Amino acid sequence: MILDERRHNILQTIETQGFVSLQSLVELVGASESTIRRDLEYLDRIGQIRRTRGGASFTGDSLTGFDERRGQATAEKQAVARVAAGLIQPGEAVLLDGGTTTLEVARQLIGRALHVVTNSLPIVNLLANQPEIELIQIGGYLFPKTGVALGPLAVSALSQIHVRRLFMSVGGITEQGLFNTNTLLVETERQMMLSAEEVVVVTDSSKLGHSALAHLCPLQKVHQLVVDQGITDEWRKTLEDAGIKVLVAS
Amino acid sequence: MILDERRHNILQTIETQGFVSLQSLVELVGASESTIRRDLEYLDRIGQIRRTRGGASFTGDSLTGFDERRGQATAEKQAVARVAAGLIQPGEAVLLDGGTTTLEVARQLIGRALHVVTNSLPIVNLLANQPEIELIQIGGYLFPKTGVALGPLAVSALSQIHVRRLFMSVGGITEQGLFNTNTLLVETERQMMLSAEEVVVVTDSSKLGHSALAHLCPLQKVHQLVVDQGITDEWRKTLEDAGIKVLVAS
DNA sequence: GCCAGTTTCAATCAAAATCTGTCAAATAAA
DNA sequence: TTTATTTGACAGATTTTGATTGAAACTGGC
Repeated sequence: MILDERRHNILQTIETQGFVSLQSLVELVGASESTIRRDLEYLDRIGQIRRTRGGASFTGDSLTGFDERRGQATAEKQAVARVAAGLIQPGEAVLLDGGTTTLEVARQLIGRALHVVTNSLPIVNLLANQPEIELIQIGGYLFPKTGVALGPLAVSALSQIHVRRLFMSVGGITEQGLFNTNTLLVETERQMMLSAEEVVVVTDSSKLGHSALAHLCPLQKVHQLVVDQGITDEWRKTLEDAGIKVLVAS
Repeated sequence: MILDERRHNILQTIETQGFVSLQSLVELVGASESTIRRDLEYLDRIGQIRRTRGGASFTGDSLTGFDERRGQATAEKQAVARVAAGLIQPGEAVLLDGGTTTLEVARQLIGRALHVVTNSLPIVNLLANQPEIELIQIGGYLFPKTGVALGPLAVSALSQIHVRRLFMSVGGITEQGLFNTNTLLVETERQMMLSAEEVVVVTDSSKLGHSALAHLCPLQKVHQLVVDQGITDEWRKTLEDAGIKVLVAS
């Protein structure tokens, strides 16, 4: 086994298992501890993995692609995604924002006859060869790391689109409304909201009560919100008072 | 075993196995280490594989399945791509059409500080995480199989773009001009030509003399054409008479 | 808390593997 | 034939590897 192959194997093992011990890697690839340590150090240095005592874990920051980030898709996110996807009627046109939760929603759409519009490169890659799905890609400045298209081109393209539902992710939710991490993103998402009849926010409950850099919109602009069981009764009441229909995924 | 055959075998082994050690290649093809090394060096130089210590690995950037057609990226296409990429000045903004040859051009751009605009999903995937490259994605209806964004949204987005050079692929070239296989594609490419100061067609010589379903434009609209050595003197004269600067890749 | 025992880590070094460059022999082309 | 290209072999430089060592971190009992 050559150097590259070994490192590739190690990386793949870590990506699929989430965590591996140094000892198990020694057995797996048949090299010495020193060599594996050096490989882990290298992979850590280039940001592919995070070293921990006794082994290494996945960082969720793959160099080559954005997709296949199944590891980050927790059971909660998948549950939320299933409920959200259940809202969609056959033949409907939906708009999907970028984000790990919306990526899970997209995964649930495979095999259904739908029109999907998205500015997310991972979602495009996921759905690109699905014959039942008609895929419209929103272009723009491609934001590194996350792989979403943003900026004037995206806004302009979105203004020419009309869909039944938007599935949107957020960076944080407070009584003041929705937040996200980046102003370009917020600008694009505002246009998304204008292009959809109904705005559905998909999120996990950890976002509730946290804000972020850029304010997106007040709560009243949201029609539905799908969230995992972790939501408190208080928050549920706050959201419902703002006119949001809250769906809890179980 | 003759040179070409040996290199072909090596390439095939690497493509199917992903990684291969120098030693195993020595056994496989029955040549000396030196010879295999030289072959690997050559295949690396033309971008078919990546040489690594102890052997070589496949240029592993196939994510979505479109670029399985990479097998079609012949030495001619690579040579053409290298010449085409050589035209680009540092910091320039270039527009890349979809296609296997333009994908090879994109591959040549890795590591250079450029603005790249494209409607091709394979190219976006290839360049998405290259830190030096600022990537603008053109959205639209995502054409299945080839992974290019077309249609009104693409045309509209392109109309807002201005670049120095367009690298365009074609389905066929005759005295009547350029052709492509699909009317949606041709419509989008016409707008691309309007958005660029200079139109560079990249093609292999087999396209000369063949037409296709949809007429794109007359020869006079093209400024430069990069083609492999297979071009005849006749064709060269025809193209130059139409005002095209012909570059032959060797 | 503290300590002893165990595991893991970083640093170092010599051996092994691999690479580069060169050169002459073998082969193909002119 | 002569010339150019390809091939295999070899020497010296470079990189990688595995073993070893002492230091650091963790564990469980007190």
